[in-house]
Amino acid sequence: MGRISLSRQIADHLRREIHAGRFARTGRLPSEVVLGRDFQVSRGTVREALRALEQEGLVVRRHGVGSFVPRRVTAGLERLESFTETIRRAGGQASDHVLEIREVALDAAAATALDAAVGDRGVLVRSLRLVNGDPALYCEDLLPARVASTVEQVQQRRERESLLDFLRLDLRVDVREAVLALAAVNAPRGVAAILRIRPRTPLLRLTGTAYDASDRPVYCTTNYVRTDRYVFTVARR
Amino acid sequence: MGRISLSRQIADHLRREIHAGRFARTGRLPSEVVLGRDFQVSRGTVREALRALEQEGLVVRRHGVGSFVPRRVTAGLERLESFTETIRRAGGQASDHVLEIREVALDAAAATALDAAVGDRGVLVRSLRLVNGDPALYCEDLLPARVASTVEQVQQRRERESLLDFLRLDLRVDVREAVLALAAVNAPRGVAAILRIRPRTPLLRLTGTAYDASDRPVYCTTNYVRTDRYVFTVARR
DNA sequence: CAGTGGTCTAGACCACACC
DNA sequence: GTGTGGTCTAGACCACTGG
Repeated sequence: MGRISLSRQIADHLRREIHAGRFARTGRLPSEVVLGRDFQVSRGTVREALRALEQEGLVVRRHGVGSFVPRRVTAGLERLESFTETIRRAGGQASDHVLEIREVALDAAAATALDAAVGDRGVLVRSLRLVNGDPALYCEDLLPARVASTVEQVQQRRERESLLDFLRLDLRVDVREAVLALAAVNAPRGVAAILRIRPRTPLLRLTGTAYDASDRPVYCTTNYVRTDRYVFTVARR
Repeated sequence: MGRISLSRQIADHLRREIHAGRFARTGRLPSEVVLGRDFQVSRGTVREALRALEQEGLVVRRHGVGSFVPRRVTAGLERLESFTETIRRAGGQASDHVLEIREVALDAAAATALDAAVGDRGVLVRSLRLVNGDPALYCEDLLPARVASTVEQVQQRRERESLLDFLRLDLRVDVREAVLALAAVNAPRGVAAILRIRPRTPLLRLTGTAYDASDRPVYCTTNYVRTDRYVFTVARR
């Protein structure tokens, strides 16, 4: 089962060292040959590890020069991780609160997004995220019956910091990709109350669907973000 | 100089085939071994090509199963390409119009973003993008003197479809990464007029900076998007 | 079971940046 | 020139999926 590849182990090791500030002074990592010698692996394996770190944005490689820890580590919306994680990575203090879990019937939009039929059952999770103690993001996640058929099954979500954690740890469902659409909207009345703002204040709305390895929809989501409280970024590469 | 690697040639070849619908029926690509035989290269080289395509979101690989063209090809804001390209990729008809090119002095925000001093000279490019014939995005790009010191140098931008094209083709500057911050704002008066909306209509504002391979800022940008006209997406992986 | 992608090796040569 | 990362090879074994 869970054997961890050499390259993964090396990447994990380097990631810890980077976070511990091991290369902070010059930002320079040892050369691939040296790393291979140190870890007693072939150069290809070292390169695989560096590739992973590069993709995370934790390392940049420069041909003929070396591998470096960039001064500015960026990780934003393009990373498939919980908003709580993203916010913390950016240096914010974040917490997650589930407001409600209930069964619903899928409307047309949800049915389309989830590859299901209108009227099919689903479980809705409404949650609120605080950034530095203030309401910053209101979220509605909708799970189709194929993923979770009863409200009881989803109660464990309350113990987790995000739907992604709940899916991975409790339901053993791995999300491979999610696609979000960005819109600027005036705050709907109910959302405004939850986020403690006046109605019609502009909010960033993120709507989308998450998919598993087989490209089946796992959940769809709608998020309203107070961009005066927290600013999401997107790294383009 | 511009030698093209085998893996790159193979990736380009497969990309063309994919776009031509070559694998459309089943979505399945030949196995790595078969591709290696067909192209007369080692399996590692094939894998390098597939890795590139996977990163573009054009191919997904499933352990023990095969490589496939996903039914839903997503490419959004996370891709470093011009908005014109992104919009066209999503099936929209897009065009680009430069409104003005002029010299300016950097204010504090721009100076910080561009790693320059307040009051340093820069060249501002104001442009408008139409989607399906309607104004959808207003953009202000600001180049520091290090990249372009005179307005004349930037005139060629008018002949290109995007600042990114102009930089790459005319100034030979390659952008490696850009980071955008997302905000929902009420349309400022001037922007509202350009985008033909009432002031205080909510707009998506994208602000950020682009960097070259050495992590030097190449330009900073502010964009206002009518999300009723065009909806950007972000793929999270 | 057969076939697929995932990992790993050891070695070679090339392209690039910097001194 | 020296040292770096980039590409490529040929071969091996492992892990996963599906019939």
